[in-house]
Amino acid sequence: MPKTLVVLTGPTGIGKTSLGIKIARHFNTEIVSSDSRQIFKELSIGTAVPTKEELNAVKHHFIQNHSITENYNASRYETEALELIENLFKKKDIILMVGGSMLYIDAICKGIDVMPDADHEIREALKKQLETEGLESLRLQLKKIDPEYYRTVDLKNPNRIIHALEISIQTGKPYSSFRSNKAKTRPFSIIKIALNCDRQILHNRIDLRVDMMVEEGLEAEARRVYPQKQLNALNTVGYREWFAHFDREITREKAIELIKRNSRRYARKQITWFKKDEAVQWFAPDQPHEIINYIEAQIK
RNA sequence: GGUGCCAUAGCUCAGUUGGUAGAGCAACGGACUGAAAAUCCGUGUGUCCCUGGUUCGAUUCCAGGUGGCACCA
Repeated sequence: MPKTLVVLTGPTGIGKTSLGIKIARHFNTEIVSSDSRQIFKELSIGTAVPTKEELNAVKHHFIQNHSITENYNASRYETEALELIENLFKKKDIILMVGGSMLYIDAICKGIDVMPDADHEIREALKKQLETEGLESLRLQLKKIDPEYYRTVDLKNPNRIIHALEISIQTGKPYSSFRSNKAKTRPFSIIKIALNCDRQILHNRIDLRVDMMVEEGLEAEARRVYPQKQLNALNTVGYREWFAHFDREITREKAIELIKRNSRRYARKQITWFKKDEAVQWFAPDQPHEIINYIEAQIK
């Protein structure tokens, strides 16, 4: 029997979690989360981790199994999730991946080029350089060290330039030499399914969900991690807005409004990303039977 | 019922001494290989309330209507 990874994705708030459970139960399998924020054990309300009931209904992996203090990234996810998936395939023919983190999904489906983790000190030094000397100085440095990448990189995006520089400086080899531009092949086949619905309905769902999170105590959850607000894991919709409120930059009402707006924008960004992927088959969130039929037809 | 003010983008509003319009916010489109819920780029989306009148030309001026607000009854 061929092994198949079914990827269920879509914008935030569309209903991936509950639909994923239906599908996983139908195929009597387990769920591997591909959500870059639900992996953190310190976060639960703001990341909308599955409820206890949902976790009991189907075995989930990669839910709250890391700490915000780790420097987690897509490459580590590739390594860890892939190993897990290989193991699960020993007892299952179908595995369901559920989540909306675009790059994490790509890391599993296509892979990320092998290169070292960024050195913390080098990154901090480059950040400081950006602050004091400006983006132009980083650009010039990149132009010298890695003219090839300089030609293709978004020269207005500091994160991209810093990353290329930190890898180049650290390894002594240009960043572009690590970029193969080739997708890795996987020893299993992949079916990609994405959910979407009318934009207005999605926005309403997002607004409603944010209100529910606030009712469930999102502010207190954010307060608990506030002392660690500089961590990358907390540069996240649903938390950064509270930090701004705690710092007296915005009102509580404004924070809630911004969480809604930023969630909407995140959803749009996700849709843009998945639209580009021709392997993705789109469904509405109320089509579990159609989705199951589609998966079964694909497997045959 | 009377008088006055207002009516322009999804919202709040600016503006055109008459040549079909622009800000903020919201929204929308896009990029993406180790920070990705990150980071970055781009885009006004409009029966200027309706109907007549004046005019070469009206969103702008005039009249009436409709709706909203305020005050007086």
